[in-house]
Amino acid sequence: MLGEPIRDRRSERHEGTKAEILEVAWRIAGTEGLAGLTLRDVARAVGMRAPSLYSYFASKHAIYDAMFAQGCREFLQGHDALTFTGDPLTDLKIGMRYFVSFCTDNPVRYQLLYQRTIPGFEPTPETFALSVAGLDRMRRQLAEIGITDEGSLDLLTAVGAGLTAQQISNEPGGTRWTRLVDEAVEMYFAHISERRKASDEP
Amino acid sequence: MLGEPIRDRRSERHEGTKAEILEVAWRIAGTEGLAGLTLRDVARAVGMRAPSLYSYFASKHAIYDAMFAQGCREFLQGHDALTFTGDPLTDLKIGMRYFVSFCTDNPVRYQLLYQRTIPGFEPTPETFALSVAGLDRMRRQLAEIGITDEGSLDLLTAVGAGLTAQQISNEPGGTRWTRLVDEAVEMYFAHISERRKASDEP
DNA sequence: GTCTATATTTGGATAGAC
DNA sequence: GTCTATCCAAATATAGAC
Repeated sequence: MLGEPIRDRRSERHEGTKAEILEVAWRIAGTEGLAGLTLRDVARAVGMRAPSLYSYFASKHAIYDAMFAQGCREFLQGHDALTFTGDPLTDLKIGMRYFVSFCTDNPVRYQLLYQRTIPGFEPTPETFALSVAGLDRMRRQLAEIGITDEGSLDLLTAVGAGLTAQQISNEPGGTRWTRLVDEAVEMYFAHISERRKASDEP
Repeated sequence: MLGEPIRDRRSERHEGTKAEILEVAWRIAGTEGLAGLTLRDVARAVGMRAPSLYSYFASKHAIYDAMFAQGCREFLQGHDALTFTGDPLTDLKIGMRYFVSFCTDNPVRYQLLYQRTIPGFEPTPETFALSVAGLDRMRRQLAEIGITDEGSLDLLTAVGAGLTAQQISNEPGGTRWTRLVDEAVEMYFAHISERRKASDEP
């Protein structure tokens, strides 16, 4: 029956070109800004004219969507690669370091995934599901540590978002805020530990 | 000598129209987004055609610049109106509540002043000086409380920025994060107090 | 000061030849 | 699949009449 799926060289090359287009799109968005991305620029950088891109993506938004999905997958893969210790404080640091690094390593990706700043762009439902999966992963990990109430989760995400936002907007590429991650997590951990003790005792 | 400066009705009306244009610009930016502001829309809303705006502002960037300056002045005026108590923790809460409210009350103003998101827009030097004055005001107030080292300042601004960013991007108009301000300040205050004690004792 | 008319640029998208 | 040619729309800005 020759069950081996026969490699389709044509569609393989097609996928390769799509990947190349996305690569270029990331690079241009990094220099010109996410909103400054134009099909002309992308096409020129891959050695095409703008209309040819439509053989690979149905629209400019489709390119944004593919970038969004790629960013989500990168987050999930990186998170899978983490190894946790079982110690709550340590694991909290590991998780927070990962999130802040993930964001500051690629500000454009951060902007695309976590700020909704492209006018008129909404990820497709399938892509959005990937995004939800990422948030869910984080939430589940925090639940293992014992953080489940909304207020505590929100305070933690605020701390992470704040370090990230300050680093990106005030000193992109630097470490002035990222180096505070461990200290910030200790501060947070002491706070919720204290609160638990207080509500247990009386 | 008739030293009284004679009122110039013409330039008074001119200033009035400029103010009206700015008012409309804020409103449109609020609905269409800061980058979605167009001269056509602004002109129509004040009952003019687009070219007529050039009698009041030299360019679109000049309008952004005037909005930026106005936002800075609002921050300074609001800060002047605060009354502090002399108690460090209380005053820290007052300052933080003010900053977070100032930002979340008007997300567009926040975006214009604290995120650099308009492609190609830079405030003029005079306007930028107003912005620096605002940051300086905050820094001086924190110095009175005894917070002067860079790391502590940065951690505090990260907490404020994080609560603000989360509130604006995840629940604009709500209070899910702003209501955590006092708790966050307590957490921060306990942290730096603890650290001071630790570095004093040994 | 305000208008109409227009220049200019830019960028997404489509038609149709090859 | 890629190209040229073109369309269409939006938006800033200027010229010059009134």
